[in-house]
Amino acid sequence: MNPIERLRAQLERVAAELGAEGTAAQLERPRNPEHGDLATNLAMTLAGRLRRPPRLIADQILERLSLAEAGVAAAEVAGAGFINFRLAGGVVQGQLLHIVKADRDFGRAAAPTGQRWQVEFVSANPTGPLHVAHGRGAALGDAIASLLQWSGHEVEREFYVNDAGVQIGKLGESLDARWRELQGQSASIPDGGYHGSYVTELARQVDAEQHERLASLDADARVAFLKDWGVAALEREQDETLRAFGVRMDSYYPESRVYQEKLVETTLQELAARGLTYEGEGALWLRTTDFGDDKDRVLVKSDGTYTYFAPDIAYHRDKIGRGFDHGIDIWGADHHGYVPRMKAALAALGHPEFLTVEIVQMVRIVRGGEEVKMSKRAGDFVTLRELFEETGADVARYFFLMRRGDAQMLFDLDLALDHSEKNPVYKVQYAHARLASIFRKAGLDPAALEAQNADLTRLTLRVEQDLIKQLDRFPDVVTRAAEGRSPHLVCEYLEETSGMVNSWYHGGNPSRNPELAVLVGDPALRAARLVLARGIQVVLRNGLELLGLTAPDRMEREETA
RNA sequence: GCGCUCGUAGCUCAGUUGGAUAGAGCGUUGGCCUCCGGAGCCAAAGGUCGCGCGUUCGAAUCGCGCCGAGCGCACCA
Repeated sequence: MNPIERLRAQLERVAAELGAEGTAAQLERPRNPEHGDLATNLAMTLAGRLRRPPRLIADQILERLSLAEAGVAAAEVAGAGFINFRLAGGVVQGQLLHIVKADRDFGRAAAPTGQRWQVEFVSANPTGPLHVAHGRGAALGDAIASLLQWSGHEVEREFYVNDAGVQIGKLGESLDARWRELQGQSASIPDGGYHGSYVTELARQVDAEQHERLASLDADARVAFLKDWGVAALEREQDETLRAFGVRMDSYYPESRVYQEKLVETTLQELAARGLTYEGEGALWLRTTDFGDDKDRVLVKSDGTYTYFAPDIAYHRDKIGRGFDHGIDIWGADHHGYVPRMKAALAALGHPEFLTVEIVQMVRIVRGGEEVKMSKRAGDFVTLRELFEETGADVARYFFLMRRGDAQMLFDLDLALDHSEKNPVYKVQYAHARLASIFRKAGLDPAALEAQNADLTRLTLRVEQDLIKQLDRFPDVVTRAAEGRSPHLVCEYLEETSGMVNSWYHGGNPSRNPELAVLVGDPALRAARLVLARGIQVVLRNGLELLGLTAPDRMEREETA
């Protein structure tokens, strides 16, 4: 049990003694250091219930606390009724030992929750390469999945492949048109078809590999063949892009499976059995308005075919059937209007709480103050791959993650390509690499450090203690980020921590302040500071890896002219 | 017209679920430094939290109404 938990337990006991049973005491780390290490607003929240002024209640709470037992050196009532606590010497340093020993588990939930979660993301149609917005969804979905794992849930990452339906047909026809052009015939891309240059490129490839076969097929068979070939090629391309981007899916679920396994039929039967569908104007409707939607939605069109909605419900129903307790979908902003009906459909099936949809907003890329358009002009980015091949996967991922997903973002390409510490990614990675460099200089393996032999009470400097307190916040940040599906909180934390680390590090510049360097002459102090260096490394590495980035031991030096 | 998201420093954005004097990075200005690893360090200036009303001990945060930006409102996918 850490100091926070001990103190919280005491506060809740005292609240009960004062007549407010079942109160959850909030303990926070004040931004302002003058407010101590920990603070609670308990007295203010009890004021209404106990019908006494907050400051009086605060005094009464203080009288009943066993401060020494909780590792608190001093406490005082402040402001409108806050109680501020200052931790005893040695308590803070003790947390450092815990961090180093926990190592890769520091920040991770102590025990599994037993819950199975599924995160569905990217889910691009196999009709073209992944573009930049998919990248943001990929980075976000992957990081959210990791956060849930760190919170103790069992998590599966899934990509839903729309390999059936109209779009795919258009791909086949577009590919066929380009292929015929290659044969010297006149042909044109159909309405709603794909005009991208990648289609021409694919036509060239398939012609090189399968020319005779294509020439021998009649028109319908050829389009069908090109469709299958094109889908397979684009799926492979998307998969390779994601891998290069550092995203590994656990499962690819093809829409065609929904049809093969007759899932739409069984889903419609269940909805009908629940009395939630009706016929009207020649179509079959679902009463989504019973579950909060604006209007009822069509499941089967008057021409007898399914809307997109029907197989999508069937797919989500299947997720529940596969035993997941909770599903998170990462959708692009252009689909946000679709959320109420999907939730309504699942509510109609008896699972109103299953689905959470996270909306990923648009990304605009800016270079030299000018927006880079998503057109095919020279030098502009069209695909995700082009973007991260220029910036590096770590940088692109971090940039996508450092802003809230549900707000539009500007991707500053100049900043992304900057290799100094102005670039937040390098700021964090440099901090990690510097510490590795210290261990190299000392000739030590940081992972083999015997932290328990060091006298950590030697870490008496303000910066050192502030750093330890900062490191100790990490698990809290992870929990908060997981609850809010907000990886950007981890980014902010890492940048803030790295700022402190870099400042601490530079403060110990041997040419100026050798007594502040990690590798000082005093062996005991040196040993203690090495433990701190190790603790920092553990936290930065855990944070970076949680976000899907690497934690390098050395940065590549750029050969600049 | 209706719905969703958003509006915070010159710019890009946070804001611990309603807490104390609203923060960070970049940019700007001033001063150091050339290193246990860099274009680094320290400091300063910079705010009507879009506007108004309300809720309460307390509002950037919650509610209502305006103003503005983006997206969405199919028997398309």
